[in-house]
Amino acid sequence: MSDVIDELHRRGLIAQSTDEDALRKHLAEGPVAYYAGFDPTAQSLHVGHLLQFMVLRALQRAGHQPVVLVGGATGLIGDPRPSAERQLNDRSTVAEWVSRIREQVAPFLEVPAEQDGFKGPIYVDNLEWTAPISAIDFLRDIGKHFRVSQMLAKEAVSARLNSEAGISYTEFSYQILQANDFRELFRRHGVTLQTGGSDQWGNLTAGIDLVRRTESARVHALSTPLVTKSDGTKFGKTEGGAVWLDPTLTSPYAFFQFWLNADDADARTWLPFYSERPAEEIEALVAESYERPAARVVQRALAEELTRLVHGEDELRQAEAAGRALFGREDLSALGPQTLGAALGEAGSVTVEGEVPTVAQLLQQTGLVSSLSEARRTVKEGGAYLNNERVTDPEAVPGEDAWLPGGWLVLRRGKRSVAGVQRGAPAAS
RNA sequence: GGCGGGUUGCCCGAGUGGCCAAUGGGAGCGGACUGUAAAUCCGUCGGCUUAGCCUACGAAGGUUCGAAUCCUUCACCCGCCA
Repeated sequence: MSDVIDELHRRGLIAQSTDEDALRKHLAEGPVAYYAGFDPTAQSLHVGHLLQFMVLRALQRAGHQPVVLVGGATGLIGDPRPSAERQLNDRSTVAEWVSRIREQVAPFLEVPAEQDGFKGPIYVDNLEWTAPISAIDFLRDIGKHFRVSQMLAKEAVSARLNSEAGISYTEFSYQILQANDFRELFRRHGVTLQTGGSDQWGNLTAGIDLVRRTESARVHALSTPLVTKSDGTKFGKTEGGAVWLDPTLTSPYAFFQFWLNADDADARTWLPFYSERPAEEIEALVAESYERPAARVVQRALAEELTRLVHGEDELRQAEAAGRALFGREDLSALGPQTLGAALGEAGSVTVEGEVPTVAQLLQQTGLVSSLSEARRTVKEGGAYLNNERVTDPEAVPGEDAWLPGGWLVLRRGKRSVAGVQRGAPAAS
C-alpha cells in the first residue's frame, strides 16, 4: 500500500491537514473510514465538486472505507457564504435534491468487479440523525460543547460578522450541525477522517473538537485547495453558467468542451488534480504541452478522463466524435447522417417544421443568440456561419441545397458555439 | 431627531432641460492573428416588424413643445451633528 498522503501531496490536493504524521500513521495502520459531505444546494453537483471525489477515490484506492454524506439536514440550514445570507429552500425541494445528488454520486466510487480490494461507499443523509433532535437535546447535549468565542473566530462567521450582511443565528449554527455529523459518523461507522474544500476547514475542525471532547478520540481532517484560474475569474463557470455534472443540465459534449477549452496555464495546473495517471505520464504530458502547445494534450487528457469518469465511456466517445466532426476540417456534407446527427445532438439542436425560418430566427431558436437583434448584429459582425460558410444576410432563408444528409443544417456562432437544425417532424420523444 | 449627499444600462462610473439608448472603463460577444489557448489590435455591446419605432436613468405624480436632467411625495443607502 503506497502512501496515499504522498500521492495527494504530489497531486497538490492537500491544502491543510491536521497533524500529518499522526494521520499518515493512522492511515498506515489499516483501513480507515473517512467521509465527505455534499449539501443539496441545487439539483445537481457541478465541476467544483469534482475535486472532492478525486480525494475520496484516492483514499478508496488505498484501501480505505468511503462514507458519502448528503446533507439533507445541513442543506436546510445553509453553510454561511462569505457574501450573504442564503435563501432557504423548501423542505420538499431539498429532499428532491438529496435523492438526485445521491444518485449522481454513485458512479464516482463504484467498485469495479475486478477490484475486490476496494470498499464500496456507505451512503448517509444527516437528516436521519439531525431531524429527531429536539431543541432541548440540541442545546444540552451538543451546544454545551461549543464555545461561542471559538465559533465567532471561524473565518466563515467572522467574515460575515464584519460585513454589511451580518449573519443569522441559523447560519451561525451550521458548524454545530456539521460537527455533530462527524461525531455521529464516528459513532456509527468509526469514521476518523473528514475531507472537504479549504473553505470547509472551520467546519472540519469543529467536528474534530467535538469528537475529542465527547468521545475522547482523535480524528483527522484534510482540506483541498481552491481551484483557481490564471485570469482570476471563478473556476467552473462558462457563458451559460455553472458546468453541471447532470447531463441534462450540461451535455457531455459541453462538459468535454469545457475542459478542452481550458487555457494552457490552467490545464497544466489542473492536470495533477484530476488525472489518475501515474506521475511520470502527467509530467510527460505537461512537458509535451510546452513542446507542442497546439496539440493540447493536457486539455485533452483532462477532457477525456473526466468525461469518462462523469458520463462514462460511451458518452465520451460521442462527445469526442462530435467535436471532431464539428471542428474538423472535413467537408460537412462528407459526414454521414449518423455522425452528423449524433454530433449535433450532443451540441444541441432544434427541429423546424413547415416554412423554413430565416437565418436570424434560426440563430435565436437554437439559443446561439438571445434575441433577434443580437442575431442580426452577429451576422453583421461576420460571426454567423451556416454549414461552415459565413452568412451575410440575416434575413436569408436556407435554400434546398443547404440541407445536409439527414435533413440537417449546421449553425455556428463564432468559433465554438455550434447548434443543429433538423427539418421535419421531431424524432419520437 | 436635525442637516447634507446619493440611487444611471451586466458591473464601475460620467452626464444637471433638447445634439442622450445616454462619455469612459471593465465584463461579455464577434473579427483579425493563432492552436476550438493566452496576449494584442479592431469592431460590437436594451428590444423590435431596424433609414423607423418601443421601452429605459430607484418608484409614483407634476412642470414643459421637450426631462436622466426642474418640482412634489415615497422607498432604500451614505456622511456630519444630536
